Amino acid sequence: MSDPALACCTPLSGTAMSAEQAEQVAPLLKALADPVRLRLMSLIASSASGEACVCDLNDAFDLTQATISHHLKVLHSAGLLDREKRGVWVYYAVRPAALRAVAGLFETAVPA
Amino acid sequence: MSDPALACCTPLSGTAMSAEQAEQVAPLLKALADPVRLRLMSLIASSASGEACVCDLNDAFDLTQATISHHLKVLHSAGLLDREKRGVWVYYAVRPAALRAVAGLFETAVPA
DNA sequence: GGATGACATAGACAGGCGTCGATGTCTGAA
DNA sequence: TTCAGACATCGACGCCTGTCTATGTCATCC
Repeated sequence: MSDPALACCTPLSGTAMSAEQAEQVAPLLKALADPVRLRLMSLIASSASGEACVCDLNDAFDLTQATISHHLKVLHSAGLLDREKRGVWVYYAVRPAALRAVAGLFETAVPA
Repeated sequence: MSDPALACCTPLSGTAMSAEQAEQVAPLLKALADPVRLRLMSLIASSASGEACVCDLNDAFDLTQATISHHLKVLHSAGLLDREKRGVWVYYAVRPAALRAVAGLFETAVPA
């Protein structure tokens, strides 16, 4: 798979989604469907600079550094996070396109 | 838990979500994070009457009736589907409030 | 009452997932 | 060169999940 985050924008309502579309979007939801990963995404997305250092993320949880690293890898592999190494530190940033793909599932399904 | 679908509306960006909020929303995403369940939701949401009979849903998949029943139970337990028995048939309908809770995660995160 | 059909439940199996401790890799400083 | 720190990877463990077959429950029709 090249870029999972390219799955896009077939809302739940309207016309039924195809099996292929479901197979594309499900991994994104699966990556988000964990409390720790949700908080990781939230922490990164809500940081002032739009990115966060792994060292800071580790401190926010009562989990091993290996576990946090694993969750970040899952989010990165799903295409939800960008990874950039700067010196000794590694910074993760959310990929808006990926979030938009997931949001597309619900937008017309839930008219305000 | 009484009603999982009551978890609501803390977007990913903005301020970081609490551990409790993450624990509330994650089960909703986990219920949706499966290709079969995504298609089930889509089929039900996109049907003209807003609901669907299990007999029709079974035909849309190459899976056992027991497996479809299992997936419907997962979605129902998560609060994403309403269940109503009418005579011999059982109809499922999407709960807009539950979908709205999930959509709230992404709305401000993705300004149009 | 008995048969049939729609749906749920139970039990079993393989595979995936979250977590950990231990170890590896790379960078910057002494 | 050596050391220390930041992060990733490995291997292992228990648990959860998706699927199946078999069986149960309930409503309808004869």
